[in-house]
Amino acid sequence: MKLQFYNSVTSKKEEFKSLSDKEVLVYGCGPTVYNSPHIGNFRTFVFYDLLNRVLLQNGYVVKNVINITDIDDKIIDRVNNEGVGFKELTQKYERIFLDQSSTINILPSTFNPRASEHISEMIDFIKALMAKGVAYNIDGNIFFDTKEYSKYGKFVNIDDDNLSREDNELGKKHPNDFALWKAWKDSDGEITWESDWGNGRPAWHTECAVLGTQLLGDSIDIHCGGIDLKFPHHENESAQVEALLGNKFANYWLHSEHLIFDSEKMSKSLGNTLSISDLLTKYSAETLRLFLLSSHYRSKVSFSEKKLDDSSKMIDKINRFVNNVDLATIDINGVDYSRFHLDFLDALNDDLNTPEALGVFFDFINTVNKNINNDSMTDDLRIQSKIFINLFNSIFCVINTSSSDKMFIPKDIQNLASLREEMRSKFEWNEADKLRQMIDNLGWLIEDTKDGQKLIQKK
RNA sequence: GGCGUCGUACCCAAGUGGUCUAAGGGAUCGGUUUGCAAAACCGCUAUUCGUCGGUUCGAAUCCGACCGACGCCUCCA
Repeated sequence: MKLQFYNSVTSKKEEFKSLSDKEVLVYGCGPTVYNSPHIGNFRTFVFYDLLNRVLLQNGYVVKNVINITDIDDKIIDRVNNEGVGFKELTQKYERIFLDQSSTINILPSTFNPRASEHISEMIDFIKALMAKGVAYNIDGNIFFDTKEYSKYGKFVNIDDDNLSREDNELGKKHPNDFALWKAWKDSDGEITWESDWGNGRPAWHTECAVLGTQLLGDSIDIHCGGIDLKFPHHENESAQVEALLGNKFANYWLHSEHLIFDSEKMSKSLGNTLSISDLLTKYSAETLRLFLLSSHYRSKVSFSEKKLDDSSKMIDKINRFVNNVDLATIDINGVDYSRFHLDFLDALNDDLNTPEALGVFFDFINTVNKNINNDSMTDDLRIQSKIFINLFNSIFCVINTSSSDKMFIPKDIQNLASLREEMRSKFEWNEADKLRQMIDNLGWLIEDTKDGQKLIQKK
């Protein structure tokens, strides 16, 4: 199946055609770095990573940006009210974001630009918009004039009569007009930059518009973000770029749905968040990642620990399978892709259908387990398995391959296990079972296989 | 108020006009296996897809109404 995505602009699945043959340009809105990202934020970031990996799987070279929003009201609040330094605060949370991204197996982006390091380009961009007559200055605030841009409203049906907007204190001409530059106020403190219109700072929509065009170009292939950014953020971002440059900014707009917590969207504003670091004390990064990938990116998902437990069990099942097929000695040359491989790739190419793809992988596990179970495992099937496991893991990244620490079995556990083995050989079942219970209490499971007992650390 | 998304088994979750008496995972129960377990395998668990109508030879899938959940219109992944 050809690669296709659901495009938020047309509300349809569309076949993906890249601007250039080889390279694909992708922009994803990144975190605002005033505190730690939560699992809901990471749903979107893992979605970016999924998109990235599926593009790579399709043979594209991906050039992508995930920006760091380090100029924002909440950052300014924290800096001015808590006596922390601007850089100190933003770089601390930027670091946490990048570290956690890596923990959860997100591939690094080509660029992670900070808004604060591209101010002069933003000023030039705004100047150009003013010169074009689509932006105006009211007391040092620069606004985009939505009435001067005929295509405003690509993502929503705009009905001016039904806007329930805030009071227009700043004097915008039209309700939908939005800020490109915000004039300095007392509460901004030291956080300010000089411009032709006096001191102030760029507004969020402009930050992304400029970072995207500066680093990737005037036209990009894919722009993505969480669904809450569709309007007004992405509307405003693309309005600026398209009004200025006269071309389509992004060909495909992809939006991921929210993670719901206690029947509300999980968000920093609502305060109902769960941080990655908290969840990692109880669940592995692989479990969190599989949880996020086990429903489709465009459907709402309610968070629950039950789901994480289910994901954890899936991971166990996958890992047992990987261990059981005994791949070490297999040479993977010259085998055709099986039906499973093709179905798996088709599912991913069909708008990143990870639940479907996961189903195909489990079907495959079942097929191979059947063969193992009745001793009809062939080299051919072993090779198929190795290829498919590699393929699966290149997208899902939930098989713990660097498990040297997992393979390590403490001496005391080993001793108890060999003692149990000895008791079993002497048919001392009661003693053997007692030892198994002891080992269990210490956090290890025993599986008796044809090749002797196997120790597995409990999660 | 306006705009939009969604409602599939005990739980989660694909499928969006015929191959659907609906994939896959978890859970339960029964079986094979095992010294007993565990794991693996087999079987059972939705003739039904929020409700009620309509279109169609045919609908979970299209249309309408209603009920329910959530999101956006203000910062937000």
